[in-house]
Amino acid sequence: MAGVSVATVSYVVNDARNVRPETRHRVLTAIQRLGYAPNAAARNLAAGRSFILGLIVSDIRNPFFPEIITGFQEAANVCSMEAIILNTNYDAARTREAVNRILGLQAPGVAVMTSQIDASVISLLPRKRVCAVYLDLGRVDKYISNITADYEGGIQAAVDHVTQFGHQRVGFIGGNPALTSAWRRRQAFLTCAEKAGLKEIRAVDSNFTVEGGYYACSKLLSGFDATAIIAANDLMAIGAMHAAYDRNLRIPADLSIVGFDDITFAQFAQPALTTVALPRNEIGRVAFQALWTTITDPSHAGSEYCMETRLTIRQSTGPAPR
Amino acid sequence: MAGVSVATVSYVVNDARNVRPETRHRVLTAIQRLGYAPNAAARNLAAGRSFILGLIVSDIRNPFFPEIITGFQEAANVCSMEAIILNTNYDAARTREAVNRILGLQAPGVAVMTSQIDASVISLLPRKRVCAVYLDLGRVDKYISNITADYEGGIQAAVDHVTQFGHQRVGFIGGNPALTSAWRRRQAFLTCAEKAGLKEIRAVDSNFTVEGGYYACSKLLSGFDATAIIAANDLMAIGAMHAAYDRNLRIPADLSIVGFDDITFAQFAQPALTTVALPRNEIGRVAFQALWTTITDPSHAGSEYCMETRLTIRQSTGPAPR
DNA sequence: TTGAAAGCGCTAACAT
DNA sequence: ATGTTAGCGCTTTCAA
Repeated sequence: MAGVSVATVSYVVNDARNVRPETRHRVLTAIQRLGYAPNAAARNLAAGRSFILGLIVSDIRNPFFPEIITGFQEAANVCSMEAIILNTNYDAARTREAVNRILGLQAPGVAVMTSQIDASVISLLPRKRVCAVYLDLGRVDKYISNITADYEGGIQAAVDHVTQFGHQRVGFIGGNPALTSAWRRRQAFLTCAEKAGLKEIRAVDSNFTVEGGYYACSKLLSGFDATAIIAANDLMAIGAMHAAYDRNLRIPADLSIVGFDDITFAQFAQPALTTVALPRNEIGRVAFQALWTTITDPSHAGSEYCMETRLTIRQSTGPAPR
Repeated sequence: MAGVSVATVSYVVNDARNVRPETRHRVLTAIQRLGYAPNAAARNLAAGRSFILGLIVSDIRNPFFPEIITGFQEAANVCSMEAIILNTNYDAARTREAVNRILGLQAPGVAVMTSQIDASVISLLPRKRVCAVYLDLGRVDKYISNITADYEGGIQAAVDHVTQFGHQRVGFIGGNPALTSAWRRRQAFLTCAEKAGLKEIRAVDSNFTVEGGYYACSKLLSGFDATAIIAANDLMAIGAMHAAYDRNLRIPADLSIVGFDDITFAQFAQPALTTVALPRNEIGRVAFQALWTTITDPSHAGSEYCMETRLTIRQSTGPAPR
């Protein structure tokens, strides 16, 4: 060995205390020579907290999430932290399990990017002194941060956009109105549409899935001759697109579709859709920052973050027919 | 507490020893009541191995991977293991970092689902007694398993499919031929096309991205009047679709596109594409199984697994024009 | 500036 | 069938 105590090695590795340069050097070379890699488990055990953060998502196969995950992981790695991803499959019971696993890992923090979570689980985390950051869950407290999005601005942009193209009969496909985020988008649409003085509007609520978008669009188009449709998320926009195809509507000649909130799909759905983008990798980064801030400074109370939205205009939005 | 020793709790949790049903029940309820979650760090430390497996992927935003990840995680969770996902961003240097982090976590195994890895890193893993499973890297050894896909079968199905629709001028968009998996697909295409007696074929190599598909398709269509195109992966198929749109070709009226190897895109790209599907969640499951087998039975040498492919026929494949 | 030593919460061998 | 107990490899307090 380097002829020093384990304690000294610990101090060198974590540079947590003044160590004589020469001693430090002896330790460092010994580490090199022996190919020593600190045992993460032992470190965690002794330190009482791990270097792993939890990242709970609804479904990694939903392209909404990989972007967030990427942003989160990249930010985490910069701070020598790991992220462990947990899928809930839109199931609150699985969210609970996920939280349990996170607790078991002694993770100092968790980002909860799903709405399917019980209040009891939300309150469990701070009790166990685990920092948490939520997406659109609207509460900020000790150990709890929240990220919200400027849905109103995004919807405004979407409405402005179709209005500019002369559309007057505009449909809106919303998500489950029980979710704050869906409700806010729906309300924003109604408000903006009124302000814009649109001739005719109709809103249908659905469930944020491709199938839901298909269904809602079909419903919307029967008896309502919309020339443009704004979907509250991208999956539903895709579904709406399929429904339009199946009714032999050309996009955008007969019907323009604006999908709210994705950027991932842009490249796939193109050229059929115009999108309002939430910068998702930013969400991931911000989520990590929120955790990092509260973890490193326990006196910190938790914060509210607001993400801007951004309209991605595509040539494919068409003028209103007729 | 439940009035039992810590050891008994351990035995119950791991059911590693016979425990009287009544005792077990007492322990279980106490666990419930206290919301006890085992400390992973302590377990790892005591057991000498961690319960975290590494899962290295090229890019989680590529829809190829989330499916694999899901399958892997679900299989892992059944065995009370966690999976930690590491993104390489198609960069061998980052793969090396990822492996290092895995080593630090004392992970007993790692699934490497990217081709961007140096030979030195591959050989490092078994030296550190970490099991590994690769995708299409073609070597099987102690601690090393390999998963390969029946590309030949898939390409055969794709060629048969377009042939059945009367297509005689068929283009092929391949990936980087330096990759075994891309090479095999390309070769299979050439072989099958010849066997099928197609009038005219042309193959262009590209790089497995949407942009690459766009580029390759454009190149393919200039001076070659293909009526069907087979793309070696889905991203390139999407790119090809865009290129076709931009040349005012209707799909499938003017050009049919068969995308090799995805199922995720089916729902998005529909109705434009026919796909040959690799069951990706199966890949994830198999990858976990491969690791689990070698981890739980160290005498086991590592195995070769072969995934079947499956053609997903969509009404959208059109007959050959003219 | 460094060392000694007491745990961290489990597992697994040994004892009962 | 269950309890006792010695570590696992670190961190961290306290002493030197």
